[in-house]
Amino acid sequence: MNKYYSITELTREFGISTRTLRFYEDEGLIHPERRGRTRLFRPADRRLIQEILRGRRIGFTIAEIREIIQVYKDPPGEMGQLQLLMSRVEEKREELRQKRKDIEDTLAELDNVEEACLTRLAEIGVGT
Amino acid sequence: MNKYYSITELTREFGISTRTLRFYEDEGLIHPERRGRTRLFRPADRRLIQEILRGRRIGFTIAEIREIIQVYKDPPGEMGQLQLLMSRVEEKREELRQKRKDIEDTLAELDNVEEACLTRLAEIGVGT
DNA sequence: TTTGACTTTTACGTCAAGGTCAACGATAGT
DNA sequence: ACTATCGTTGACCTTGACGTAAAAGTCAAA
Repeated sequence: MNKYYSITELTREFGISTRTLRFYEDEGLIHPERRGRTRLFRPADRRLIQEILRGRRIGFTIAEIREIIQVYKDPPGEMGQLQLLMSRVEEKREELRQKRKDIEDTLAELDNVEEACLTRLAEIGVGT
Repeated sequence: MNKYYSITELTREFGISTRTLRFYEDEGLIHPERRGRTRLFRPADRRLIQEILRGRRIGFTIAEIREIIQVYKDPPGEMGQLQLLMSRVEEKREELRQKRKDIEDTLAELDNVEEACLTRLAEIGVGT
């Protein structure tokens, strides 16, 4: 079987444009197969796209995403490279932890905003 | 007392450029005082800048940040507006929850990468 | 066979968020 | 008086991440 997805199938599933997927291919993030000129996406491509979009949502640039994909595709064998990678990973983690905290603080604030809205609505509702 | 901060003082504290702060003023996010032409930032401005940067870190656009500031400065009094605001708030929360999940998944993955690195380093270390 | 839906490449356009550069004013130290 | 440091405005430049339009190929249904 090994099903293939068409490009529009994926754009619909993920709510992105064909331009975006072609752009990701140009940028070397994905490498769908071809039948003639048309792209054929396999489940593995689809999963990779999901991860790319996740990276995008948390604010990674294309370059960062490409770097991450690279590491998965061929992890460094040399010691210096490994240590470099680990320190880069630690940086990223610190960045993500900060972001998570920012999000939690903001979520808490939004709770307050909502509550203030409800209070205000109640006041208005009583008045009318 | 009511201390004033100079522009460079703040750029150093927050690791941003003067251009960025002037840009934020142009965009109507902040309104520092003036003595002649030079900007004087008060503690309240400083705190606002912190919140702007937090918004930036979690991927809010300038327009979104401006909108949020607006709501704080003058919350809507009319009922329709309040309901609109609440639904917008709910949207944002959903977005942030998704982002938080993305971050947590990615943090977990980075844990794996780190572990793989350590394992590999141990293998190499033993060999030498 | 014509319509419609899908696909392709190439290429220029756009938008946000600043960067960079020029030209200048105020103030303080030597 | 000269230099450094810090401030200003204004204008154009850059970068990332696509959008959009042109021109054309493929394939199935009516």
